[in-house]
Amino acid sequence: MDEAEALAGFGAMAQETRLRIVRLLVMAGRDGLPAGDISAAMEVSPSNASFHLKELERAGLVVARRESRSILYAADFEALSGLIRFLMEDCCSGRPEICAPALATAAACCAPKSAASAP
Amino acid sequence: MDEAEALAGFGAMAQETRLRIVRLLVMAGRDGLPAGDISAAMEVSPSNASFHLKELERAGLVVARRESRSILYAADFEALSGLIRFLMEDCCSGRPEICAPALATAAACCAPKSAASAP
DNA sequence: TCCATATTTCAACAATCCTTGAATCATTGA
DNA sequence: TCAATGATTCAAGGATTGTTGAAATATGGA
Repeated sequence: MDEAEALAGFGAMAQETRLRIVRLLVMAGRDGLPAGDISAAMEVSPSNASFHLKELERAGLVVARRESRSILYAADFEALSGLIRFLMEDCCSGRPEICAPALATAAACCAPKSAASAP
Repeated sequence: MDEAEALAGFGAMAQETRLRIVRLLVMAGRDGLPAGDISAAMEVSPSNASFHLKELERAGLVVARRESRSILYAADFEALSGLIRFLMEDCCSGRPEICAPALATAAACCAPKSAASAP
């Protein structure tokens, strides 16, 4: 993840509807959701949802695929992960006080698969 | 960190000059840097730097203090940390595959267990 | 084929954001 | 007090972004 990608990523997350769409899609998992369901859940017009979904796609945060009549959008988990990593690598820069608290959050929400080192 | 703060934070980071200022200030540490030095380092006019610094301040990512004739800007490490945490809590939502890689990054740059004392 | 469904595209307009340079404010030292 | 320094504010303009509704495209079934 280079600076340009990170800028696009932050820009995509800096809009209420889009931030909420990302959250919805993360919860929806790898299968994603049809554009219509997203538009309904966000309570915005299909055309507005389409605009923001395209923006998220352009930023590389979601991917689209057609399935019959629907177009399914799914979060790109790698890209989201990359965005977090960019923020950490960049902002850490020898300053553990920034990402140490984030580490605690991660530990609380993600159970490390391999080494279950619970406190 | 609520949604509104996160939106402001992402918005602030979604601009090249501001993203670079944040990086510079993180590296500069808690003492921060005078506006003039920042403007010179970014190679933008003092007025332009001032505009972006104010934007970063409004988003809560940096803090300003006057010291003699200079105004020193410093990164707000807690806010940056909060932004990472928001991204993780929000985007993790039961999906370790997102923040597990980020955990690895953090582990590489921050001492995992000991919450770090400044060198 | 024709129709209904699911979604996107487009143009027009509104709103917001960025840049620029001139004017202004605050602080210090002579 | 005056001049110099460091920084901010402001207005104007251009550029980008978001919203809307109507029209267009793609798909599947009768």
